Amino acid sequence: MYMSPTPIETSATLVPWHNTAGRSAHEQRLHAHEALFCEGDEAGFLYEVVDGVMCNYRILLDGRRQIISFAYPGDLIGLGHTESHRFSCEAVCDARVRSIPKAALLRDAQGQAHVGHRLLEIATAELADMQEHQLLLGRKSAMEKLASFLLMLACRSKGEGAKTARFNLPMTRTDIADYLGMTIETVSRNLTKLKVLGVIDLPQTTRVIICDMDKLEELAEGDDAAF
Amino acid sequence: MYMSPTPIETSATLVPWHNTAGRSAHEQRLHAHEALFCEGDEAGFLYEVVDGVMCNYRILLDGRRQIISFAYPGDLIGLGHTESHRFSCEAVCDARVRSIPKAALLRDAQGQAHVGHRLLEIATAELADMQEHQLLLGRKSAMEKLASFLLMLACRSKGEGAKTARFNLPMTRTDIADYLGMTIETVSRNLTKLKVLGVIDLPQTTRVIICDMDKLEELAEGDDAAF
DNA sequence: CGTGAGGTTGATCGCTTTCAACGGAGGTGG
DNA sequence: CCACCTCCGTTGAAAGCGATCAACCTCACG
Repeated sequence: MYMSPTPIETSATLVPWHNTAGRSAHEQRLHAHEALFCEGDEAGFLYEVVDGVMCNYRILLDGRRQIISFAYPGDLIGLGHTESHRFSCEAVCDARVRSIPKAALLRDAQGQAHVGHRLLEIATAELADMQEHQLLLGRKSAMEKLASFLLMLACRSKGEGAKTARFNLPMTRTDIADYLGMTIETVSRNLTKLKVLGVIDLPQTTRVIICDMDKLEELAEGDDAAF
Repeated sequence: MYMSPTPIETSATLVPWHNTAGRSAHEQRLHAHEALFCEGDEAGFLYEVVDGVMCNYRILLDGRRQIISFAYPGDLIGLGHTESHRFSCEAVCDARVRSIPKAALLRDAQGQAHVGHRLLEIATAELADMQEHQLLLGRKSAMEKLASFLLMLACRSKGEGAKTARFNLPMTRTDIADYLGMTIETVSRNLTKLKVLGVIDLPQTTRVIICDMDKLEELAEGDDAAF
């Protein structure tokens, strides 16, 4: 059974069209690994993650998969689409999403400047994340990738409560591997290595405790004096 | 000496704020390898490439570099920035850019809906390109990366004149390597391999002729029956 | 003609992948 | 209740692809 991940941030104020009129944004439940939409599907809606974690990915003919991004509660999925979706999207664990009619949203964006502005803001934030991800995919070693990934998750879960960095990994090793552009075996080996080094602890396979944040940051940036 | 690349597409209608009032967008000339701005610089302007090719990149502490994207005439640089630039930008070859005050543009976006809409359109197109690029970086082999890259350039230079795919490579092997997440040696070896296979011809190091487009497409998608 | 930057090619190394076996957790059915 | 099965994760051994190190080439330019 997949654990429902702790909500990372409240989405209360993030998406301004929540309250717009009585346009009842329809909510949808997905089980772990269930698809929300596939590459090529007609793209009539955008989606806001309400609970759980989703992932956007692209696949090659032979099945190789690259996860573009994980979407946490409050995140918006589907921007950047034309009439058809340019990537696939599925639930990493049990999740809930709210669907938003695209046409209506774009109409709002034309009429209400702040909605358009907010959309642009979201799109550019996504661009920034993807730039970081490209640097990771193209130029970092396996250990650097993994350390960067853990830091990202730790950062996302800030404010989860205690200041000590503890968080769940809602995604499988396969998901992590497909996000970082490596294999599950390499993910597993390097997690073990981090554990042996005392940088992290893994009480369960889905639970991470960061013991030495400084060292993890060094490892993420390639200060290879670390090991 | 770097050859000035043939303009890929006219920018006449692409960017709507050309003509907005007498706000004289300042034009700027850059020599090959000259920086337009660096990561961390204050971001007061966006830039439209007028001529030549620019590249956006990020670097790690130890100098490893990942080129995020190449910007051709008509392309807009600098979206997705907050107060400071999140990446560096420099000229691949001699180039001309037009700087656009960011504050004014955003003001326009608030006032004129079509400007905001166009900006969002540009941002989402960029997102789509980056998704493709991530798939390439994370999951493709060296040969697949290179074949995909050549196809992209061929596609960009469509309408350059003849329908035969011939185009210049304004960027050095180092630039190509840093865009594809590999080394210059591997780029060079695989270009040679493509030449030997009769898929492409390289009359000069900066000039590419695609001889067998079908095979190149197979190679780009990993139909590895090809070699 | 000398020089230096960019490009190619060869030889070797090593990190990551691949192939394979094993272990644990959860679910199901006898 | 336990045997069994499947999925997921870990670990080991071997292979391979791309990186690294190094030499050489080409060409533009002073």
